[in-house]
Amino acid sequence: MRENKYRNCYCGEINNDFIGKDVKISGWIENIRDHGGVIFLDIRDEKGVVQVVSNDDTMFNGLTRESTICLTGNVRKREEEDFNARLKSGEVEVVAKKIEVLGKARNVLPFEVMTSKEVNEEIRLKYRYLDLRNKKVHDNIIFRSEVIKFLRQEMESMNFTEIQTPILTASSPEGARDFVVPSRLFHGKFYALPQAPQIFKQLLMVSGFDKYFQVAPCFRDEDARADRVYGEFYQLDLEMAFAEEEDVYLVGEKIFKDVFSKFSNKKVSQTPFRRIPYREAMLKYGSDKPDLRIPLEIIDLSDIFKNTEFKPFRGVTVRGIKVDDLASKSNSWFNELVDFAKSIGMPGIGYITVQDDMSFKGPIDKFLTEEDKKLLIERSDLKIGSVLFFIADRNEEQASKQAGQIRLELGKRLDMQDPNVYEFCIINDFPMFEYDVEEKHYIFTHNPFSMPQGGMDSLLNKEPNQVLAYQYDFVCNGIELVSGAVRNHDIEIMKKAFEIAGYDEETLKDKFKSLYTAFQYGAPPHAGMAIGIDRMLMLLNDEASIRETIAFPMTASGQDMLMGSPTEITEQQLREVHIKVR
RNA sequence: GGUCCCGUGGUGUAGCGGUUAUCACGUCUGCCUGUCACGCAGAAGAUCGCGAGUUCAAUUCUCGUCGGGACCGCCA
Repeated sequence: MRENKYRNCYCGEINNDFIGKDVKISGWIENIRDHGGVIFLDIRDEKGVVQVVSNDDTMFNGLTRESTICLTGNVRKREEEDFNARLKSGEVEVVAKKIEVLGKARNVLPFEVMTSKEVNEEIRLKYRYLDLRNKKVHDNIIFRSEVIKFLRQEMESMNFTEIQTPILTASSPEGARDFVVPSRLFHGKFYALPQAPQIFKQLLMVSGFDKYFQVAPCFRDEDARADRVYGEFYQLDLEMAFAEEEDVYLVGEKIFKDVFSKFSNKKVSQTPFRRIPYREAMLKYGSDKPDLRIPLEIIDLSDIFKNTEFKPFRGVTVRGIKVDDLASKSNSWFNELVDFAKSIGMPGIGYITVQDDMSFKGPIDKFLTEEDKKLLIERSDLKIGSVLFFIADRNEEQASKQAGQIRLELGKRLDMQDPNVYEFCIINDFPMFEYDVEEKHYIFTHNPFSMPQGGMDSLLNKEPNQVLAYQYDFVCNGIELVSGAVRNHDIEIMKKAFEIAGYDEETLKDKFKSLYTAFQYGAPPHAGMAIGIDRMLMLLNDEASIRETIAFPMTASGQDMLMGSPTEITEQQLREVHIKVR
């Protein structure tokens, strides 16, 4: 490091090589231990902590913890019994000669830096700069920087070009709620912040850029979740010209395999990752983002109960989840699961346990014929000690989703989510359209820009709900990390797809003017995806909250505790953008 | 918009229809020459989120409200 008036080395890097030398260090006072006659300071900078010692207790009068200081002193070896193995600099200490306070901490600290992670998040965020001095919190942000640096290297190694797209852009009619920015120059008009660089990256493909990527900020005005921040988040956005689905899979697999192997010691799925069609995922796992660490699969039993005496199961969708060696669980264990089922809107959950003589026990048993039992044993591979849970609903989708929630809950309660494994899969073949009961017409299930499988033929000849899209998600341990698709670059197919979703050509032309026009001038087939960077970091860090990966996150309710945003603005500012607040 | 959970010194917490509101950390004062989340002795610091109701009495129970969080809706 260059010596300047503040320092000639880092605290955390002082070691045996420095013995006998004078050092000048700057940093924060992490702790003061005054023994009367001898006094110790722990000085911290980003590289670590070093102990300073002095026999002159007047020297440090009035010092407060977390003040910044500049200190000169001489490094000496500690007595061997005084080594501190927890510090990198723990075999030496700095004998203080001169100290200067650079920035005094005047107030009582709102919380202890070293234990800030235990503090209420609202207060941590209000004093985020103090929270970020905590090594664990700080390291997450450094880690983020390293991962993003590595991602850029990966993209470069695959010959992707990084291109910035606009932040002030146009509101998009599909998708999430936009953040809007009023225009001063155009009365009554608004910019919007991009939900994703989707249109621009497709236009880049039309422009002849072969492989594009961007570490892209994305803005969505939708409520937060534990794995979804409010407001703004970052994606590694990429797109490739003249590419097929499989080309994108290979890029995604390489990125995840490399990043997760480099930045974690956990076991990562072998490539190629398992590819699971959407319909299979919904049937087997009751989710389009299955946690494959849980070895349970959902089984369809609807046909067995088609004509059953048990009315709640008759003629509806019935799904089963079998768990072996569970019959010995206590009544209260099962009751808790029933309570969980009720909490997700199920009337309860039926189950049978398999006795030592292969007979069944449980409230539903008496409704089962011998034939039913035989079929259940075969279909679900029931053994002595197995328990078979039933999920039934008139609505197939509802039954699937509830079965998925029960599967996940069983996985949690039975400790099936191995914490040392990253289990990846690719969910593909999403349906292009779904019927909207309220709107009474088909709508795009996911992404209006995806290419329908089978192209125009499918759109013309299939029921819309039978049309699949070249659309895919990468999922890891039950968390969706990627969404992507082969895009629809054919204007005729696009017109037809939008027509099915209830848009006439004029609307398409109007709402997606840029793409509509650009595609008239020779568009390459293209495909791409976007990786949720914050989510990926959350998985790599084992953090339960996505906000731990971000330097200055908003609260879940969308406030910035540091800046106080959102704030009111002045009358003058409002006038300039032609806005009147009611 | 809905459901559930939480709100007690600066921080994290205990607690209960009647307490001098518990403990730890931090802060301040004093003592201490080898600690390292030092130790010891003492002190200050709380309108128990806010409002209303029930009650002789509410931090405690009820309702409302505000704030926070998790989940559902939403997130092409």
